[in-house]
Amino acid sequence: MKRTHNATDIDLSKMGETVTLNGWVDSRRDHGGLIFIDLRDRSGIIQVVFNPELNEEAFHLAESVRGEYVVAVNGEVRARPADTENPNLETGKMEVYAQKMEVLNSAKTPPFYIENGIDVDELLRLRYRYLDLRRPEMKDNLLLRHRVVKSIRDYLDEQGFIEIETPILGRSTPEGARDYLVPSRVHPGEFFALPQSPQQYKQMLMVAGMEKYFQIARCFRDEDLRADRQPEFTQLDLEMSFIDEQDIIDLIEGMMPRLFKDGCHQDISVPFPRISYDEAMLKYGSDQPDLRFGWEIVDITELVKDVEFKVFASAIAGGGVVRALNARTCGSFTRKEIDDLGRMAIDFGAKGLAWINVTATELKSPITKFFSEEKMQQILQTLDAQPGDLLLFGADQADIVARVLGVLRLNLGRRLNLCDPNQLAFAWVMEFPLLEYDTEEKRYVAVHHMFTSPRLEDIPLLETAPGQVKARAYDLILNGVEIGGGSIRIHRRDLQEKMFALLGMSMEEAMEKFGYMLEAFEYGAPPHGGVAFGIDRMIMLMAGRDSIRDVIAFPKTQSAACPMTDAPSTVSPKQLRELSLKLKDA
RNA sequence: GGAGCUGUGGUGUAGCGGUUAACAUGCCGGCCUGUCAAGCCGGAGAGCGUGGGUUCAAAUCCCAUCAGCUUCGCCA
Repeated sequence: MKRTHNATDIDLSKMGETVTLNGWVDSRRDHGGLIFIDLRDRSGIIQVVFNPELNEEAFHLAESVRGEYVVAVNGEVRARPADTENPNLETGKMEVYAQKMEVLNSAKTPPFYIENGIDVDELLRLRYRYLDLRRPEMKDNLLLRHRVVKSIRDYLDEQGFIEIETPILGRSTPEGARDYLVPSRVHPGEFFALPQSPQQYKQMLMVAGMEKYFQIARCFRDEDLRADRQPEFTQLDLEMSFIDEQDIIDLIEGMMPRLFKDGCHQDISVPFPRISYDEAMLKYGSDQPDLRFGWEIVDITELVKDVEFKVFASAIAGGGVVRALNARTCGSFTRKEIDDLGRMAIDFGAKGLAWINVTATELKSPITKFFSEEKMQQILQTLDAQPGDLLLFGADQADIVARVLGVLRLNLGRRLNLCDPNQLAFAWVMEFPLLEYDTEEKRYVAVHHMFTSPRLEDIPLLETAPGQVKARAYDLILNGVEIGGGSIRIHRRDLQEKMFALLGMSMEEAMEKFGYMLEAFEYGAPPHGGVAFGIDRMIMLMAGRDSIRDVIAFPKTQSAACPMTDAPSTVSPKQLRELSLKLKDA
């Protein structure tokens, strides 16, 4: 029996019609003389009633089916009798009175419940992912994802972008993440690398005159996994010619409201606030701050530069800073809780954590004795300390203090539920440094990537003070998560060469790895720039999930394996021979 | 590479030196014509991730190992 309707097509307008439904038995309630089956298909659930007085054969068949049996049901759409409506069901006012049923396939009892909100070992869910995805919340995540991706394509098409596929088999490049490698059969000893991003290809497309390109691109990085990191993930990758930062920002601020409308029916307002990298690091201790709550970190280096407290004094003498975070209402913390914060600070690189507990009558703290009454008052005033607040101090090199207080701010903010899960706090982070000095490698490395253009007025600084050069880069953050980032690129050979040199690359190496790009820049490369968004993370936030695994159909476990297919796997000796590969202990 | 948490019937948990290894749910059978987490009655189903060790005695303690998750490093 072929389907005529989906489950949720059944509404008052279909009253009296005879319909045929195909789907799965979601649940069966056998009352002896009357059987109810909740029939589930992709659209949702509808109740089917089996009454022996209507059709005995169908009734007896209904006695034999079990959960997840695949069935076809034919019957009449009726309104449910008074007082038997189910307000929890979209189709709860209606039911189908079965005249015929066919079992299309039987099913074993599933290893876990096919329903929302289950608390089952994720390994089991991944092993039986095809069952996990039957659960409405997981199915809805994939539908949400589909709507968003379609929305992206529609919007960018309207804006004159063309979607172009770039190779999955590319070449390995230095810097950045570890590559996934694919051995070449016809070039023994040589390997392709799966792309970490289509960066170089899309720049070549700009040289090729495509002007506006985008791609829903699969990217690969062979690094350790996290809740928001998979070895393969999807980016919206786009690039435009003849543009500057503002054009990219306008484009994205035009797109995001549509995506969130189509994806999760939420309205967001644009333009998004902008914050400089320096300000973000100072006030929030992070370049991707969660802006759903205030709690700004305050620099008090000047204020305390001549106090006798050794910890502060030596930090300042060593070129460091002293900063403070007013953890509002945390004055109620026990000594143990404060000690735990101290441990966390040490985990993130601090030497310790100074604190002052502000009560209505006194200041409880191991450090107040080092401050004069007057100085203490100035500090309290600067931090707007109120009774019940807990003041946390970091004294060290600026990057360490920022990181430590940033981690404490975020941890306490989340713990105190200051982050409204329904709020969407977007912001652009701008004016990133172009380079940072890597003390281990003893050289500068690109903060964004090596194709990012320096700010034009900073180009002279490349020779004298590379660390001070700002990049024409921008990140879009949402609730403390970086969801996208991009830059205006270098499009001139001389500047790109200078960049390679600054990164410690010899001319020979640059030519070997990026010669084609330098050459391309000599054939009329237009000024260009672009941006890339982590689709998985964005969908995760829209779906209100904590892990991107919940918005990816077939994700990998933390050890980068697939429990369903059992990939990766060994291969036959013949395959290895063809690839000229030999295993270490084979 | 490091740290932490978890691993007990199909599933979720309890038990934390001596128990016939408990409970819920699911499953199987019976009864039941308006349920929707249906109800009532009955039944089957695990030797406690794996391997060592301590002990008269180990699911319980110790060591190792594997797996999952979280996280630091790492992820331009």
